[in-house]
Amino acid sequence: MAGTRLDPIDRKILAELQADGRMTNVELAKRVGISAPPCLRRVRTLEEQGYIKGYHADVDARELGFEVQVYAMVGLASQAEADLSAFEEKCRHWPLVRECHMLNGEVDFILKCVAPDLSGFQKFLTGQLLTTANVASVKTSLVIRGAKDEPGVPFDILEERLSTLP
Amino acid sequence: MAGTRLDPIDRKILAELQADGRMTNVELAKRVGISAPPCLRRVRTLEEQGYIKGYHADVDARELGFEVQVYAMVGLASQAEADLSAFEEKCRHWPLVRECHMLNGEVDFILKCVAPDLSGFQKFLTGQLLTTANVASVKTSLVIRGAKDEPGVPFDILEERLSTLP
DNA sequence: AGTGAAAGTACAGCTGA
DNA sequence: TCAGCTGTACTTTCACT
Repeated sequence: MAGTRLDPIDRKILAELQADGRMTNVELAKRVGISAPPCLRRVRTLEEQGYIKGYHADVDARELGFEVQVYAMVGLASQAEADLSAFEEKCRHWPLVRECHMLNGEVDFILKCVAPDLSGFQKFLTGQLLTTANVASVKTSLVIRGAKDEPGVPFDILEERLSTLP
Repeated sequence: MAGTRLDPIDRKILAELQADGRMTNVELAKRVGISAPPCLRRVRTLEEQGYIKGYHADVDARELGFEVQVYAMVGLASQAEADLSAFEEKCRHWPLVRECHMLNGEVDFILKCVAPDLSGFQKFLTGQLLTTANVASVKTSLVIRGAKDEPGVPFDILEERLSTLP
């Protein structure tokens, strides 16, 4: 898995599909410089090996009525593994929580939440998050405006690194 | 644009393409209950109107050698609009910064960064971010582990809301 | 290379204001 | 009536063996 290193063509495929996940296979093949059939085999292999975890349309949250984005920093009373896992499981079941990451430092978790409006978020905050067992502190920050939101990884950095240490 | 409301089929299309952005049009048409040609026309319209902003393959950052994810909370010395914009523009040019959002509250911006390793991030932190004009404070938190990372919005919540207030 | 399926186009019928 | 959306039929392009 981790031993199966990728060649430059595989990395190009990943970079192209990260930029446009709905590109046809022939277009992709043209861009990476091989013919279509082997290109398709490579894509399937990358999917099976987990380098590609899925494909998603990027929908406009605001246009769909989710006007509010909030980051919530959560501190727990107990950081025992069972308690951490229990909180993570809660987050997986809350639809308004789109991301949940465990952090080092002062807070234990950062949550990225969306909501239709402020009152919708407040309802979630006071009715769900703050009433959850073991939640000791929650600090929320509203997103005033988004300046950059690029999914995935910077492939140019990856290529730079690989060219310096082969 | 905002006036052009979506019907239930459009919302179903968005939900399906958010879940699987590489689904074929005929499969999509089958799932939303119409035939392929009008389905394709709807997809094109949704793209043109900006409801769909793009399609992206979800690549595994760790497998590709980006072992480190970091949230950086940035405070600026001046919050004048020109200074805020200048900082946002910087972020757009830094490949390691994948997301940049302006927040209310104590900090001005939250940055989601990826890096190949800790030293790679430290190099960015000390060499780029901390030396940027107007940056007053930076607090970083390493992502220990990810518990949830769902792109987009929860369509089930959207349908709930629309069914209660038509 | 070749087959079967999907994407995309043109046109005609249906439905609701 | 007319606008808008739908489905059928057809051509081109693509996926897959």
